[in-house]
Order: sequence, then structure tokens, then C-alpha cells
Amino acid sequence: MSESPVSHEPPIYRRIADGLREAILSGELRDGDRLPGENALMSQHGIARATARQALAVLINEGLAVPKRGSGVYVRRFKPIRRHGSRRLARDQWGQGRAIWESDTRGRPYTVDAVEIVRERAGEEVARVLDTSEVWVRRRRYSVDGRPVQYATSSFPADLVEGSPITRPDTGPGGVYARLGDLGHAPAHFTEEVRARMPMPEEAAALNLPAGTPVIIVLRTAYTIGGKPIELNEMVLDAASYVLQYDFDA
Amino acid sequence: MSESPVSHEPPIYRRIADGLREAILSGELRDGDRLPGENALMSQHGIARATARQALAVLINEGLAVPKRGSGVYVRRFKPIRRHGSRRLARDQWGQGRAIWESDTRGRPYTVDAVEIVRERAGEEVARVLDTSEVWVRRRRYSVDGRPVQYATSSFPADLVEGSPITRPDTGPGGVYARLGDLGHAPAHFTEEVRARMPMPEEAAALNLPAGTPVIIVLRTAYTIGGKPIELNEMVLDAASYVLQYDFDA
DNA sequence: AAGTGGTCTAGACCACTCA
DNA sequence: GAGTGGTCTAGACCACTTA
Repeated sequence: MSESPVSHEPPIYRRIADGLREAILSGELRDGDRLPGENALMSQHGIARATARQALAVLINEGLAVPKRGSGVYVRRFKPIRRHGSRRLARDQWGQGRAIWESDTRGRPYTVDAVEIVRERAGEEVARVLDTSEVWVRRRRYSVDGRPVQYATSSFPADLVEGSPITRPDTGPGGVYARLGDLGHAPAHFTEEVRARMPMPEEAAALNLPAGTPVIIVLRTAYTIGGKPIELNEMVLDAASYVLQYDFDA
Repeated sequence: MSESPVSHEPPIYRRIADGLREAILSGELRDGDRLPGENALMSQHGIARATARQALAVLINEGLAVPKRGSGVYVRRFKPIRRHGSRRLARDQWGQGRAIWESDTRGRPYTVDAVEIVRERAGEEVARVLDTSEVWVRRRRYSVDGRPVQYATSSFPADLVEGSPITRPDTGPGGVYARLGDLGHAPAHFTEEVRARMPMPEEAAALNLPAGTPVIIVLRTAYTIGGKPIELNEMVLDAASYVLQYDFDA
């Protein structure tokens, strides 16, 4: 008697992955707990090594689990930082609103890791948006508790900021936006474009991302009151470390 | 003579994946082009099947390639929809700003796929935010050109909207926000919380997502002028189909 | 030293696509 | 019908972690 071929049962590795995911989402396995390893899955289910690996790979690529060399596969945690886009609108008037996701980083400050400030030829997109061919570029990486969570690249029209503190590591009180103000080009308006995708290998390396972790790309453009774009800031965020918040009125 | 063991060369599958990625990013392989298949990689590099598969899996999990059963592995494309968070601030005064990412969906309208409107007990988070235990829930899925790109779940305090058109499929002109206004609870303020992660299997199925595609989760809360939360809308977006745009003033 | 995940080989059968 | 990707077995050696 052969099995009914009618209903397409999912493959073994899927069923195993589904079971483990269930255990994680139900809380039966909790943050940091160890999942059954390759050897355990092999003997429990009578499957080959590659099949057990495939099951674990599903959870790893979903970002639910993290493999640790020579040790095991563990349940991953989500404790995001809250990043406020347009904060001022929110706080005073709408302070009673309750956030959906807990955030973990109150008080714990950013550390700026690596700073590079150079004058460069603008890339194609940067040149188009800032309407210039030469830019000053400020690159830096941010960490929280020693773990890198974001890196950012700001570009400024070179002729506009030449000789100003913006071309030097220490920009003084108020940062680059205050200095742009000194130069008569105070930012008055911002737009942020947000997307998400899987990281390129260099991004994964720079942010120490395990598999199954997307990056959020935020492209922020600053405009003067006259509508002139004066800064383009590309931020690459570890998606597992961030919740972005935007507030606005109807 | 054994090889120098000093520098950790990346494994074979990584080197192959790196080569293919390079070809994709450089434009040598373009949108929709076919990548060398498993058999081609095996013979070209003298490797086993599993190793060739592993190389292709890297690109697939990075969202750069999509496998097609019985056909091949193809370069993937990125043609996002632009979703405006706080549009009104932007258009009139800052219309001259140029967007970074092209968007593809001008004019092509959303299709609403599946609609479900039910009264339910509120989940834990929803109950906390809306401060109620019973809610009316509106679920729907949006498609563009027949491809699903988003689904959304809106919750309203049940006692507040009971008997109104919000509990029925056709909400009339202006939609649910206009009806909330009729009820004396016009939304005056919004906050959106944005995060990204890999999809759960049901999400991947509902949005028809290939591997390597994150979802963007947008949690939008609407408040009355009095600061009372009156709607909680959870949107799940195909990250490969969207760019979110937010505008705000300094 | 024992156990873990990371890489790799050499096979096999299947369902699917495409000409 | 030939070729493709999807699943699976049964081995192997390695680097790494943990005790």
C-alpha cells in the first residue's frame, strides 16, 4: 500500500523547523536558550546530517536563532533602540501615547567608533541630489554597549562647507547642523527615505550581523529654508536593534 | 608542499558567491538574467552539488537572486513603491527635492484583495494601547499589478465604533478616518513605529515572498485631538516593494 | 577530550519547466 | 525528454568551544 499522494506534505526539514519555531514563539524556548543541535535532531528524527542542518538553517535565516561555533544554536532576542524621526511634535502634546515595542536603550549612550572625514568626488546619486560634483564626507559608526548598531555617511557640498569645522573631526557644540547655520544654511526641513533589505557582506561584517538580520537604510536629506539640499546622510542600521518612530499631525 | 595556513581564505562557496555578486552589482548580470546553474558551477569549479547549491543559497538569502523551479536562478529586481508618511508637509514647499530611489508605481492603483471585518477580543498589546478589551478589526490585503505587496490590520475600540460604517465593508467617502470624524473622534495626530525583520512563514506565503526578502512592519497609532488613541493599524509590507518617505521640519 | 557547528564529497530520486 | 532546482542519505575532515 503506497501512501496517498494527494496532499503535499511539507518536507522533513520544514516540519522540524516548524516545530522548533513553534517552541520559540510559544515561549517554550526562551531568549538565549539552546536549541537541539544537529546530532540531537539526527537521532531524534532519524535523518541525515544535511537535513538537520537544513532545518536549523531555516530558523537562522528567519532571524529566530543564532548559531555559535563549537557550542550550539541559540534563541535570539529582540531588544531594540528607539530612534525618533520627528520628535518635537510628539513629546509635549502626545506624551500619553504608549509604545508598542519595548525599547532597551534608555540612558545607554551611543559610542562613536570610527570616524573618517574626507573630500571626495560625489557619487552619481549624491551628485544628483546635492547638485555638486565634489563633497566633504563624514563617515562614522555607532555602538551601544560595545556592539555596533549603525554606521552613517554624511555628504556636504564641498564648496559650501570648505574650511569650516564640518571638515574637521570636532564640529563643536550643536554639531554639523549648528555649523551649517553659522554658514547661513541652517537646515529647515528634512526628508527621510526608509527601506529594508538583506545586508551586503561588508555591511554584515561592519555591523557584526548574524544571518537572518536585515538592515534598514535611512536616507536623510536636509534642506535650507530656501529649499536647497545641503546634506545627504545615508544610515545603515542593524534592523534587529532598531525601531524607528515618526510623529506627525493629520 | 602544503599551502600556507596563515591567511584564512574564505571557503569555496563564498568565493563563488562573491564572484556572482560582483557580476550582479557591476551590472554584468542584469535584472532577470539567468545565473549559472548548479550543474554549470559544478563543472566549472570542479565541486560537488551541495557546494554549488550553497553558493547560490548565499545570493538567494541576500535577496539578490530568485530560484525558479525547473528553470534556473535569476537576478532579482528592485522597483519599489513610494509610501508617504507625512505627505502634506512636503509637497507644496519642498517639491524641488529629488528622491534617491526611483519608484515604479505612479498611477498604478492598489487593489484590495481580501477583506475581513470582525469583532474580537483585543490582543494584549492592542488592549494596552487602545485601552479596551473588545475591538472591531478590519483586515485587508493590497496588491499592485496583481502582486500582493502589503496586508494590514486595523483595530478600533468596539464601543466607540459599534454600529457605524466602520464595522461594515463599505465605509463611504473619506474612509474610516472620515467616519471617526463623524463619531466625534477625528484623528489629529499619528505616530508610526517602523521595524524590519525576516517574515514568518505565513507572512511569506501571504505576500508571496521569495527567500531573502524582509518585511517592514509599520505600526500606526491614530490619536484624537484630545490625545485618545482610536486606531491601531499594523501593516506588513514586502520590503522589496517599498520605500517609506517621511517629511518633517527642523 | 568530547561535542559542536562549518565545509565538502558523491551519490540518489523527485517535481517541475521548457523547447 | 533533457535540464533545472528541491530534497535527502552517508559518509569525511576541520576549527572551535566547553568542561
